[in-house]
Amino acid sequence: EVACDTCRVRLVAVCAALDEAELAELESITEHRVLPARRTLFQQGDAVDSVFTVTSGTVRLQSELSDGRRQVVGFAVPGDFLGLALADRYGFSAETLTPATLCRFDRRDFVRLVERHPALLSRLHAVASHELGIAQAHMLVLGRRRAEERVAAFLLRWRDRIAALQGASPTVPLPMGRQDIADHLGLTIETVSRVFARWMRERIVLGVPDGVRILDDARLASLVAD
Amino acid sequence: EVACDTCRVRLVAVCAALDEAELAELESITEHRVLPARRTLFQQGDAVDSVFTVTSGTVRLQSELSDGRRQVVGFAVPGDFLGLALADRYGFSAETLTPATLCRFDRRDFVRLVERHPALLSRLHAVASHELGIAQAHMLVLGRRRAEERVAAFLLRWRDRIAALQGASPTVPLPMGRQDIADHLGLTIETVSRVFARWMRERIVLGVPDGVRILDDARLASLVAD
DNA sequence: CGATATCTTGAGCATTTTCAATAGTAGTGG
DNA sequence: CCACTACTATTGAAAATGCTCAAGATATCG
Repeated sequence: EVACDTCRVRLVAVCAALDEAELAELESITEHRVLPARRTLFQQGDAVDSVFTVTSGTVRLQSELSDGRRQVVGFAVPGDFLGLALADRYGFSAETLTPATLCRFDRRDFVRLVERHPALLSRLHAVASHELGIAQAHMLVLGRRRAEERVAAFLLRWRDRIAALQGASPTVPLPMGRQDIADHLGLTIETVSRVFARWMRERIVLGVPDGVRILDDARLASLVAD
Repeated sequence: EVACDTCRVRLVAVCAALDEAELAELESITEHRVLPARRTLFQQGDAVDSVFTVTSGTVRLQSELSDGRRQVVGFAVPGDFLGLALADRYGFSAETLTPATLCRFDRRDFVRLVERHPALLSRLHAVASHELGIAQAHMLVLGRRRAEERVAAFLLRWRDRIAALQGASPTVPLPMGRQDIADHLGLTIETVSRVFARWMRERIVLGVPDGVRILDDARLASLVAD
C-alpha cells in the first residue's frame, strides 16, 4: 500500500510526540484517499465532518463571493492539514489542482484522539499558529504590495515550500493556473501574465512546461525585501 | 484593585475550564499593567517574552515594510490575546491606541501553565483557529473588495465587536484614526476619508466625535453581502 | 485533428493613488 | 482665554497602476 506508507510518514512527522501504540490508534481511524485533479474535498460553509492531511499533490483553498469574485487563501501541499481549526463549518472550499492523495479522519474520532493526547493538540496549535502568521504576512502582500512584488513574493515562497519537499532547485513547478495565482494575489489573470512575460523578456525567469526556472534570484528577492 | 478585578473576569472567560486552584495559579503569574495611549507593547521581530490579554482600551497590531508601508493586521479589544502563537518572535508590532489595561504573563510561566493544563491549550487553540478564520476572511476583503465595500466590511465588523463588549448601539466609537483604517484596508487615508464623506452626504452615517452613528444599516450591509 | 481551455498581448478606461492646498482639532503656553 | 503649533482630516485635480474588453495564440484533450 503505497498511499498508506506515504501517509504514515506524514503522520509520524505531524505527530512526532506519539508513541507506537498511539500511532497505531491514529492509523486505525485513518482513511486513505486517492483523488484525481479538480475534485472538490469540501465547500465553504459545509459542516465539518472530516479532517485531512495532504500526502501528495496540491490542493487549492478558496473563499468566494456570490458575484464570482474569488480569493485563494492558500495552496496545501504534502504535510499540510485541512480543517485543523476544529470549527463547526469550513471557512473555505478545497479542490485538488493535481491528482492527490489524502488521509481523511472522521472529525469525531480525531477530536476524541486530540482530547486524549495533549502532545497532538500542542502540535496542532503550533501548526494553526504558524498558519496564522502566514495569513498575516499575506495580508501585507495583499494590502500594501504592488503587482510585481506580489508575484515575486508568491513565487519565492512557493519555491521555498517546494524546496522543503523536493530539495532546492531553481526550476519551480507551478501546478496552479494563472487565474489561481491571480486570485491568490488579488490581481487579474492579465496582470499576472504580463508580470511573467516581462520577467521572461528580462531573463529573470525562464518559462518551462508547467512552471518556471528562476534565473535571477537576487532580482526577485529585491522585489520582496522589507 | 479595579484592574485586577477586570482582569480576573477576563481570565475566567478565557480559561473557563480551569478550577479555582488553577485560576489562583494563573493569577499568581499575572502582572497587571495600565498604559497610556500610543505606547508600544512589543515590536515585530522581538523575542517573545510576554503574553498579553487586553482588559480595557484598544490596541493596534501592525507589520511594516522598511519603506514605511504599513499593514494593520488587526485591532485588539478587551478579551483579546496577544502572543498566543507561542512563537519565538512576534509577527507584528502592538501599540495602544487609547489608554489601556493589560494582563502580562511571562512567556515561560505561561507555557509551563499551558503544558500542565490541556483545557487551557484547547481554549488557546480555539482562539487561534478563530483568528485564522478572521485573517482568511480579511484576505478576501483585501484581495477582492472595492474601496467602499472594504470600509463597510470594517465598520460593520467593528460595530459588532463593540456590541459584544458594550451592547448593541448604532453609535460606533472609532478609537483608531483614518490612517489606521486605511492601513487596515489596504487603502489611502484620502480614499477612506472620501468614502465616509460620501456616506455622510447620503445620510448613511452621521459623524459624531471620535466615531460615527450608523443611520442606514441595510445600505452598509448590502455593500458586504456575499 | 478539431474543440475547448487557458494564456498572452494590446488598447482604452476606471478606480484609486498621488500631490497639493485647506480646514479642522487638540494640546501648550503666554 | 486665546493665539500658536502640530497633527489629523478633508477636498480637489492630475496621474498611474491595474482592470476591462477584445482579439489572437498556445496548449490540452477527446
